[in-house]
Amino acid sequence: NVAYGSLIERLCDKGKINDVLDLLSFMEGGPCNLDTRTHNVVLKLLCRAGRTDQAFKILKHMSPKACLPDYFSYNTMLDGFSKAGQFKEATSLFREMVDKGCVDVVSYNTMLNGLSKAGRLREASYLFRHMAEKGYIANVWTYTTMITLYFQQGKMDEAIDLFDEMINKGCNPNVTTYNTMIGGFLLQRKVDEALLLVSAMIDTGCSPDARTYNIVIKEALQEGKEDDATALLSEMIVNG
RNA sequence: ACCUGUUCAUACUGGA
Repeated sequence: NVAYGSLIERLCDKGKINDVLDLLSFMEGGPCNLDTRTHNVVLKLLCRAGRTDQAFKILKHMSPKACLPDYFSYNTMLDGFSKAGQFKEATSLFREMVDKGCVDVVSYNTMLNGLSKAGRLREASYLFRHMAEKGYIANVWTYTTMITLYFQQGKMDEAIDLFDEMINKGCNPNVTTYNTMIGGFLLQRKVDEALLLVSAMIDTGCSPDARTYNIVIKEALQEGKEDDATALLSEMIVNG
């Protein structure tokens, strides 16, 4: 079983969908059952390839067997639907997950991300409030997703409020959060605020990554500040 | 015992 599992995971890594499906149907009803984790990897592979219908069949097929779907399975499927723009399917799956008590903060994050990518601001903020009422604690992914949404909608003040809120609640921003904020500020031409955040992140022990530098350097070049850009570049090299 | 391992976030950059 383990051997089949790792074989399938390897095939998934290489994107060999047809080989994976062949192997799955070959094993169907056989003595060796694949575990939940292996199924989850297959679900993600199919979703990434846009074959959400096929993934969903597998998910439903997992239900009765010893290999029960877990949070990963449902969340993977949920993300597949929402990234494919299949909101009806995503919503009904989400409801099913609620009924089964199989919803966690990742499920909410996934829904929020899907809604925000579709520009559905109102529904996303509703869900964001709703999850708090249900006792699900927003984490750094949740906040970063919402901050991205607000910047996308040009609502910088709301983004800043959320950023402050997460800190007040003891949810520390990570490098992705900072990159989102910095990119958002620069988009709104708030260069000073952006640079302040770069210092702030360093002060709090959050190291900028390559992406941070790329965002800032690109902006410096656009502003015609080549000197600043080169300075940043060498700083980046020094810091690895 | 501990760590890692399958799910969600960044309008950066690159590859075919």
